[in-house]
Amino acid sequence: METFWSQGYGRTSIEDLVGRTGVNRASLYGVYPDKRALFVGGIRRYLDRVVENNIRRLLEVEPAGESVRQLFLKLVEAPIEQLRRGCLLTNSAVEFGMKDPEVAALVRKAYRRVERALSDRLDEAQTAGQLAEGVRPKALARLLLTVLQGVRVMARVGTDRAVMRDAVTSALTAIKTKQTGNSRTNGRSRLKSSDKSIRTGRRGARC
Amino acid sequence: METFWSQGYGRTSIEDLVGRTGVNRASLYGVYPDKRALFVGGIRRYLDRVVENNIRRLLEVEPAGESVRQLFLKLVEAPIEQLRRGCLLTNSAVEFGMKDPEVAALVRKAYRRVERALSDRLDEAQTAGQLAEGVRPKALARLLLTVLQGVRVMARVGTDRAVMRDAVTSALTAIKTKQTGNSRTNGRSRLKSSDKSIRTGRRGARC
DNA sequence: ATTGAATTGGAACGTATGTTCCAATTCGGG
DNA sequence: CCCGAATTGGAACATACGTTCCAATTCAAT
Repeated sequence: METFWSQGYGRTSIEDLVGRTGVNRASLYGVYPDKRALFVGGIRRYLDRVVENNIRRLLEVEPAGESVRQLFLKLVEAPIEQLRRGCLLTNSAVEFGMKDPEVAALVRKAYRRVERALSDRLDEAQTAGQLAEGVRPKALARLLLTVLQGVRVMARVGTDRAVMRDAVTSALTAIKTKQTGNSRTNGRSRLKSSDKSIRTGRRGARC
Repeated sequence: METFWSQGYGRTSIEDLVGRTGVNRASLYGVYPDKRALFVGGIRRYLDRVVENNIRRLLEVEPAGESVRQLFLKLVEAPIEQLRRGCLLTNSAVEFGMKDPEVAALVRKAYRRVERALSDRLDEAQTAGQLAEGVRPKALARLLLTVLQGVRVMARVGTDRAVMRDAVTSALTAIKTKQTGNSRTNGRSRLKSSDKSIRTGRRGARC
């Protein structure tokens, strides 16, 4: 998972995997029939570990609106190495497209999972009056899912953080903040020195 | 450009380029020193043709708000083959990351160009009263740029159109429609049978 | 300690691919 | 028509890589 995540499928050789895992070639081939199976295994692991871990984090924070907001704000404030690495799902989606139906299906499944998790929390937020009027939670969840992919792509080529910050805060405008009633505080400098949780060493949000 | 666009750099062999262009290997190497230079040439061509073409289209439509809106609505209604192909810049951003600084710089340059074009039109829209209150045109432009990348990624693995449609219409809520004052028409079925221009055979929006 | 199974290091094979070289051929202007 | 230049087809080379095979070694349970 780690190696495919960092280098992609095409740029990862069996030798790379042998070096990273410390397991011999023959032994690898004893468990997985070929390189592709290894890769699919890596994606599966990514779903179970990374994606589920982030969804867990999404469920921890209260209130619901804040949990969604913080997940995305932390995403763009993650350390550069992490941002450059991108998301294994995003990278795989682009690298394989529909050439590998199984990989494509796994990626779509992950998308549905994330959309659903976001949508559920946004439902909560709506009933708690934390969403702007006329906002459909599902539609907003889909916007956020899309923004997540977009940030992942742009971060990979070293796009300035300010760009992604603006994108994310724009996408979040429909979620009311605790303090302000979400009037015309357009998020430019809200997190300049406040919100210390962003500065902690904990891992930023991933796919 | 076409071949790299469809297959990516890694999956494109010199022989593929010979076949597609009808130019002999030796002749190709007579003009470009190596495969990478060919690829950079392809990206340059993409910038000049595809990107500039879409920006031109963005400037044609009036009023400004509608031009932005239509560009993105047409994007998600493009034929599947086009959506699956994705955008050469998005694909390259993911495939190369920062491993090739020149490619990364070209992609970032394209991002700035698109952001600027969108931002300028949204400025117009704002002075014409077509934007919701408190919206910063630049921040919205950056959101739309990010959504563009995100849609490109998701479309590649065959994500349902409805998902991307919701994402785009959510991102566009800050732009008021001509007819309605952008009240609670949350865009679910606005383009079911209206807006015939979407149904025309003209090429949908690209990067 | 013994033994059967698992793991290892390395050779080997086939293939794909980027790149170079070259002789033969084609092309276009004088 | 001629001739220099450009283009072509193909051979050739080096390399990287996925995959298989095998003998030697290590491991773990009896």
